[in-house]
Amino acid sequence: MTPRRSNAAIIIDDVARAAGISTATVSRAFSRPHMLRPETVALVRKLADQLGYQPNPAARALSTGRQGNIAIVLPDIANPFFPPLLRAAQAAADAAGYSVFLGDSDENSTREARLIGKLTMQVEGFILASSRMTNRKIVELGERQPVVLINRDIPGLPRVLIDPAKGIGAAVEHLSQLGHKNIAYVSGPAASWSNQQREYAVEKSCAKHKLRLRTLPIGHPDFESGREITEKVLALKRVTAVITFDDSVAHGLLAGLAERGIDVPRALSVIGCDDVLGASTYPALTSVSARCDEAGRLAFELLHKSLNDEGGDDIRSVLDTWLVARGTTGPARID
Amino acid sequence: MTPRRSNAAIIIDDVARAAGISTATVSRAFSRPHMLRPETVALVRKLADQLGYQPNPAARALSTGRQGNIAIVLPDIANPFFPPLLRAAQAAADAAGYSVFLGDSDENSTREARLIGKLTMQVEGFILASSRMTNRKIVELGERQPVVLINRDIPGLPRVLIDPAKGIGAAVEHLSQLGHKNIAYVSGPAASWSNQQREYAVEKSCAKHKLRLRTLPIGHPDFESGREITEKVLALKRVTAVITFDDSVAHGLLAGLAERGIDVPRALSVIGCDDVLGASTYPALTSVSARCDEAGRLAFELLHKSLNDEGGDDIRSVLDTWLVARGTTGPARID
DNA sequence: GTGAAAGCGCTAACAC
DNA sequence: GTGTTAGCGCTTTCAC
Repeated sequence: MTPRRSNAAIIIDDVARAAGISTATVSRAFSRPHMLRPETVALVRKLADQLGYQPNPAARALSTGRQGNIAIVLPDIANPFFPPLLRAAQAAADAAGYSVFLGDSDENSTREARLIGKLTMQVEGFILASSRMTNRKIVELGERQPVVLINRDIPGLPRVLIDPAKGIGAAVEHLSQLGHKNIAYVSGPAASWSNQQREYAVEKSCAKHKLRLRTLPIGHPDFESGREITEKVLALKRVTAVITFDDSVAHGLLAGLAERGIDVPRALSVIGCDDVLGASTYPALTSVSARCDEAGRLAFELLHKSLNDEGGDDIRSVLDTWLVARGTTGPARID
Repeated sequence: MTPRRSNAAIIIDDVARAAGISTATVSRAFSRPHMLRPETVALVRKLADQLGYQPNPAARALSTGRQGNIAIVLPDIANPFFPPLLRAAQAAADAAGYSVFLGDSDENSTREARLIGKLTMQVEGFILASSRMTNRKIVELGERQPVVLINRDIPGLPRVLIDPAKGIGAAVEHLSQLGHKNIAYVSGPAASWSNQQREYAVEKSCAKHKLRLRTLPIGHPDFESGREITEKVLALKRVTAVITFDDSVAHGLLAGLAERGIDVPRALSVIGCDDVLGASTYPALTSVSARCDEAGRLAFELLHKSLNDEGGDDIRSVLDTWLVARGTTGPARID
């Protein structure tokens, strides 16, 4: 055994000795202060500060089985949907005293599983955002450790879902009121739960408002694909408005249209989803807004409850969406 | 003491017992396999797999003092400059067997210090990207633990710097060749190392090419500020081209110009910095490009070396920048 | 090449 | 309210 106590590293014994008390008392001063006389706590705290003592989390974890850590795993941190979510989740975790591990699975379920495996023993629970793993794998994980899902609907696991129904309903109604009769939906990855929800919501709303709907599939949902789909969108002769799977696609489409000199919204209205671009496009993008930061915050809250055995039931927390009308939507052109 | 060994949780003893050997051997099979007979290693590995054994990192950390974790701390994960950097750093760390903690300081040096304090004992080292802490604090931290800086130039600490000189030099030359004589620089936060470098580079290049330079300060560098600065930019009568602190500001400026019907690049050329928007604006933004992902990867590499005592000298790794000319720059208008 | 045993720093019974 | 003490699961000297 190497005694690594050489440089720095103040430990509990140092504080105990300095205070002339036992290590147990020092320990309690940190974890259960209410058990001690206030003066004792104060003394310990003072000395600890003075010496620069900080409880060793590894030792604490070993003894208690609680690490004070959680992990957030997501497919691609560079996708603008995730940073706000991650930011909120990490802030909430921090406020609750947890530190957070980040795992970027790079859109790969194998990598995702590996990452999770590597982190399991160091965390009390996981937040899985848009997981790429199979339901089976996720359920298995959930049996071993607290898990909260974001945008994945598996009964039995606490989950936060962003429900596009209202926002898309409002979008379609907005278009309908502007006189649009023929619209298109540029869809995202078939495997994506979010895309399934969005596509379904568009269909339902169009039926309700008696609009004719065309659907255009896209590969990887990003700016480039959005730009590339422009021709196909324009080929849909009577279509006067487009709703896209997400903002990146809408953004790409806007660029494609601008390159061709197509006036938005005069010639074509465009609506995005996620509202992560804010007003940063020109014209500013009308989008179905979702509080993705709220999703992150909520996910942590659910996890926190799970960690304190307050999980209990089958929690399915649904976040609403709404329409933010900006500059890319206008009256239907008259052919 | 509560024996929490009830459910699951295979530990080293289980494997040792199953193999009919000592825990020491099992331990070595994982950390020093070359010390053992190959057959022994194979046996242990097989059994461990079978039982689903995974060494407990906390116990290991307690015993060895190495946690296999690092932390990346940054001011705002929602700033588009950071996700690619974070992504690359985390990927590199993962490949080297490290797990990564994420700390978002929310642009606040106090929070940053608190986060770091909470993480210190759980990590072997830190990557501080665009730290908001004082040099003194950072140096102090560096004395206790391996630290690598990104975009912060403190002698004695390993650091990765994105040097805007070449890129901005090329940008100014590009403008000069297009016939621009009067240009403006919309500057970022005075406290930002990056802004200092960029401003200096613009000044120097303008002197070289005999261009007249005006500087416009901005508050928080983001889209909104960029849009708000539009009037002031237009008030600079003879100015025909603008370089902005970063892409967000450029993006906002483009929006502000478009709202006023100012044609880019015919009436005004615009160049951003960081190139994080890709070709996603319209017109596509000419920008000074920097491999921020490379900065993340490199930072981890330096940290990794530090962790293995190969840090040695005063490492100052400088990344070059270059110009990506797209659609927002063109010949100077003739007044 | 392998085992026995002493810790790593902390917490939690259990006494007092 | 506070101290004593036995671990938490792992690694690492020493022996052999």
